[in-house]
Amino acid sequence: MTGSPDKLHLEHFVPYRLSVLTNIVSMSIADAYEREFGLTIPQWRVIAVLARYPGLSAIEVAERTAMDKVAVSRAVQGLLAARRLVRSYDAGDRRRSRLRLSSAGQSVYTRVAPLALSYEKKLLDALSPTDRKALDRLVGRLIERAKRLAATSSSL
Amino acid sequence: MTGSPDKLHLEHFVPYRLSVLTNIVSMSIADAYEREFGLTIPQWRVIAVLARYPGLSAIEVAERTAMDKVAVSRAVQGLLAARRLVRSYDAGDRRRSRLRLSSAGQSVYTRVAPLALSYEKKLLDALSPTDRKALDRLVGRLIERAKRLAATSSSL
DNA sequence: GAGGAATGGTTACAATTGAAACTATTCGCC
DNA sequence: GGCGAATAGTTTCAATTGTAACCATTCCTC
Repeated sequence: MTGSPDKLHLEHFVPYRLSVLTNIVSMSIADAYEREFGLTIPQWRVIAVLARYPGLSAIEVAERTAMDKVAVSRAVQGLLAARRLVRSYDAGDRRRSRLRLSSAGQSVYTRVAPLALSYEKKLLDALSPTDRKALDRLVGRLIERAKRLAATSSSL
Repeated sequence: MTGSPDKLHLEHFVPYRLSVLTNIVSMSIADAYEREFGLTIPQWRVIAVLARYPGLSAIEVAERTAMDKVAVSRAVQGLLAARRLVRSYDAGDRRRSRLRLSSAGQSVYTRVAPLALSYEKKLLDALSPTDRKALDRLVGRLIERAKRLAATSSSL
């Protein structure tokens, strides 16, 4: 058993454990991307999503990366400065930007993506194929549930 | 299936999903603790661990909460200012502090802990008992694995 | 027992992040 | 077609966090 059910032990508290796991993983990845490509994680997310969906606006990028629009704005600024992105504006609605990878940005993507997948693979090597599928399913359910709890008012 | 295996889709990338999940969960909890008790998450962690292990030093708290010593120092400062903690110094080694909850701190703990457990319960309601056990096991394995990858040099 | 390395903890400063206010453009509708 | 509300995105300022430098004390060892 994992511990007495009604007392709170930090080391068995699921939100704590998720936070610990995510911190280790994110820091490993962030270090590697920064070191190898001068990319922050927000920038990497923007690149990843634009590689797949070229021409998105900043807000659409935000929706697909779970970032807020300020974070996207800053990531985009950095990527524009590094000439890894090109920005135009929508003809019909000049508030909306249209973001695409420059060829330099494409090149970054084709080099980072395998690295990202390789890290994920190494991490998931700790699990059997069955467990990997289970993880995917469980995390999916928890995300849905956590969203609903956060939406349903006070979430206590 | 979850998507083509060799291409990178952010929405199926495990580190990304973990980050999304942890962010939602942490924000919900942080909001509730702040609103109800004026507690930050680091402060809450310090309280939780001292409730169980009274008399720890700051560094020992850091080890048990996965926080660095600066974060602990700041959380402790806040808790001392709120008179939720009392600090003495080790007789044999006057560098080491000995931290304990004050009675106000105890009282905060006895009120926060059920709230924390209730949130965890609501979250895990999304899963069957079998799935809950599986989650615990999978997260444990991934933490171990992520630690080893981070330790084994460049972690790419 | 004196000097240097190590440890516990805090402080100071820089970088990141978050929230709110702001600009520009478009939409709704009278 | 003009005016207020809404939307896209940026900027600003404050709060949080991370890193490094910094005391104080203790340990090691000569």
